[in-house]
Amino acid sequence: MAEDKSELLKGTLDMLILKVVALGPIHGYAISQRIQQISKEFFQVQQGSLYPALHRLENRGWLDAEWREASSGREAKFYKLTKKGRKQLEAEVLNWARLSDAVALILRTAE
Amino acid sequence: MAEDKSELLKGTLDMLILKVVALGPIHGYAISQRIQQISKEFFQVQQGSLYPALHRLENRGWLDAEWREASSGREAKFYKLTKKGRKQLEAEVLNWARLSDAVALILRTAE
DNA sequence: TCTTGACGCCTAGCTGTTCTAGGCGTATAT
DNA sequence: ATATACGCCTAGAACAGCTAGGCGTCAAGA
Repeated sequence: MAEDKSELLKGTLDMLILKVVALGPIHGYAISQRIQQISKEFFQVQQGSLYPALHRLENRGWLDAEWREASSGREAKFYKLTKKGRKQLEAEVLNWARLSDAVALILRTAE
Repeated sequence: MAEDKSELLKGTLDMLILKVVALGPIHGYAISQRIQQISKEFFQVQQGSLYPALHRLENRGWLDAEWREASSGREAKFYKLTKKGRKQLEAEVLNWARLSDAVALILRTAE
């Protein structure tokens, strides 16, 4: 009743997408699979989260998109990181490190 | 221009509050100071985030509130963890561990 | 004296992210 | 024939966090 499987992503989605795209051009559907697979099924990126996020990142100039043929033989929209995207990824990774350090500080606080 | 200092908390606020309250009864204003201090100024909990969160946690039965006199001599609303709150804190800490592990897996992925 | 700032509580309303729940079209397998 | 995987998309709801205000008290300094 309060055991949300919701809000798993907690604002990390952009960073995760940028990271996966940084590994090499990849299309949307595959991005969500890859995130799920690498995270050992912890993250399950819903399509209703994925596609708006991709459009967001593209609009901000962090991703470039191009229609190409996927390995399946079908057309798919491949994304790759822009220079700005690479910088953004670095910034987000740094910020994540600081955030999780700060959280750890608080969680470690014994009375 | 995109260097948000916003959204620092990324859904961790509830957990941080529960943790700080778990250290002992404490009033709202002091909670935000304590979080800021322990996190070495990383987290700055705005009052517009803090108080709604406290009411949320109280409504969910995770916190109990009581007006008492603060060390300053003024009346303040002191919060303490309920049993449910303690369970919730445990669950959130566990989930945070899983989440940050999953993020780490993805960030560590070299090509 | 007056004003500023810290203390301590609160809310309304905006924005942004994520989810649910739907839609579309193609191909393959049952 | 039908389901399932692939692959894209959106609208709308829910919710968290922020900005920007408000209220009242008290101490310190101009």
